[in-house]
Amino acid sequence: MGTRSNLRQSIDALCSLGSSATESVYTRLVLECVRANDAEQAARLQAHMESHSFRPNDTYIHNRLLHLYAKSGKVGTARNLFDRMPKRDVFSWNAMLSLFAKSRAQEDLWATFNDMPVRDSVSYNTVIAGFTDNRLPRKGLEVFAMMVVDGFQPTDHTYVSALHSCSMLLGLRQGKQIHGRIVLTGSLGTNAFVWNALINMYAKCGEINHAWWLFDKVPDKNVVSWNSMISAYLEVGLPEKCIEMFHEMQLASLKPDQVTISNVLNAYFETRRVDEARNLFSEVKGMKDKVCWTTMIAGYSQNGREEDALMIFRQMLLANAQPDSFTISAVISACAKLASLHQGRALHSKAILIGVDDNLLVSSALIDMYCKCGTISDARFVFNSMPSHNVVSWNAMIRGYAQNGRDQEALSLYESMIQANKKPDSVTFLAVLSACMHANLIEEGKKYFNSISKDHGITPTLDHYSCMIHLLGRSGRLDKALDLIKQMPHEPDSLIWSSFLSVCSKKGDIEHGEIAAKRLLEMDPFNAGPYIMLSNMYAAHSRWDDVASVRSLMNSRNVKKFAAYSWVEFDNKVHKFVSEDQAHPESEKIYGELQQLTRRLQEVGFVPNTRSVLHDVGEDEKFSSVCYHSEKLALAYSLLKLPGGVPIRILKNIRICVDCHLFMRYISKVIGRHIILRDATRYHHFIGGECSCKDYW
DNA sequence: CTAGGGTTAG
Repeated sequence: MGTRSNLRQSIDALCSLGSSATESVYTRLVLECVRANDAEQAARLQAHMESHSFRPNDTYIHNRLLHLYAKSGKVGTARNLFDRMPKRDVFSWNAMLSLFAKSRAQEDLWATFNDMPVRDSVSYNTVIAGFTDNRLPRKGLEVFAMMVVDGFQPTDHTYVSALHSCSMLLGLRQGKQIHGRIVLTGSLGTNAFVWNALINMYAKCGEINHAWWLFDKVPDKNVVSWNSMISAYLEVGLPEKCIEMFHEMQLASLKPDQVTISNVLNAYFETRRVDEARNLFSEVKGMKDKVCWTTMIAGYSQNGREEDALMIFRQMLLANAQPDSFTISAVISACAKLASLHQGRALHSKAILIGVDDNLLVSSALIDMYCKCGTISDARFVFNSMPSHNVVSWNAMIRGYAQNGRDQEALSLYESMIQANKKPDSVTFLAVLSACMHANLIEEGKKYFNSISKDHGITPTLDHYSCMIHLLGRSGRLDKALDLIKQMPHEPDSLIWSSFLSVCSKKGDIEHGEIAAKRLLEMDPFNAGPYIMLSNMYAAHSRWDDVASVRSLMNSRNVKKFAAYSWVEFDNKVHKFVSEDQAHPESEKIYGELQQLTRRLQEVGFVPNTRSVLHDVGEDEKFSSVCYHSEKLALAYSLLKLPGGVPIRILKNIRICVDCHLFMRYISKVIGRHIILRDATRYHHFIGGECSCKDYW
């Protein structure tokens, strides 16, 4: 800081002098600017020299200025000086290469390299590194080959960048060739950079044992060596080994750095040791960079702790850490999971404020968030505002339409994607097939399903088969659906059998349903879902003995039902309800409102549907348990609290029951409000007595 | 003057 202000004062003094200084004064000041890394003052100094027609012949001074501008990303200033230099040597050209490499101007980098009258090995190294950093590893390796052909001996710098290119390309063969050359030329000495690049290359190419073998041989292991190995284990899915290495590293008296921490945090999150991750995070007080913060946010969010993710983000802002596009997209995706429109909108503003709203990561997260909150028009606005789309943003939008019951829009957007010559992937087809499934478009569904492998060369996944089972089952062809399961190239998993069970239950086909339930219970005897489905099917046919035997099986195995709950968000707060909830402070008012609503609906012909009640109890008891399901309580509370005209958003962790669905349809008509209910599988938009899912969910 | 490790959406 002191150097900087001294520098400014010296240059101020020089400027007020009104005459030129001697060459040695200029040289000294330029070097001071370089030392202080102060391109602003350097530019002032250059201007002063030129305004006094002082043109030092010394290319050295110009080169130092050029490099300083290059390092500070002052493209225009550097280019201007370069163009007017009376003499240029290889250092001047290299400075320009470095400038273009750093400012991601690949075309200029390549053109400059080709224009050079003479090159040295640094020129090649700079270009190879430039291409590698700009994610053009093939070009990097091309220049590496060119360097050898042109008769230059590769240096350690060359090997490091070239190996980095191989890691990006997963080019094990090329990597091994370079390794061979390094050994032959005796370059594998004590330079940790080369060792680490090799470890990294083998690790990225999946050769973890080879990476470990090298790591073991590194003479002076530094933090980066350890980090390379730790991230290698993370990469190949051995988080336990990462944590082990982390402890060993500390035993070897090496201090972990920010990279170590963020890798190890990831390893903790992958092994679901969320609290250990939090403890580690709070221990490393002084050395949290934005990657550490982001890892923590993403880790919480991926482990179902979205509220904590948002809390960490607030702490990050309070700690004055600067969020970037990775951070913002992680926080937005936490909001998406919570379907928290209020906070999601605030984050959208934040993204605009820090200038990352048109980043691909952030925009896709925003589209997803708006879709999950049910505000599809906002999602479409973001989609339309994007300068370019990739497969993830297309998928987010297509899927968002499909999830919100806008099946035709989903399919027509898919057609536009194909028109735009974009390659769909398996996620795209999942969205397309689920649109067909909800719109009951059997022929189209079959057509899209067949095109997955035929036209796009993708093997259909279990998710795709699951959609087809729903489609076939819905048209009553349960035998066809079962045939399809038998023909699959994959072993049917629980998703397949539960899809099949769910269509059987809708069609009341107990025979097929029993097959599915049997398979599911073999796979996971503690999952309550199949027991309940089967039991409901028996109950619908009044087979009470079978209902009782399923229930006693459940009890003997001590299978617990998944707790169902619903929540609503307003005033920046989440209000959560369980079935027959009495815990809310305004419980009495809520029940009063709900009873009044139920009476109004019954007047216009609504009959509570108690079919979905598990066991054979008296009608009164069934009636009350259905009447106070969590989503109904959440609805009553929202009606008490929200002004008219505002859409009501309810979220639920499991699928909505038949009675609640019908209830919501009636309500939307009787009171004329738009109700959006997101359950575990999809979005229900209730408007004027109809639901966007067309009663199929 | 040129080089290494970490966050990557649906």
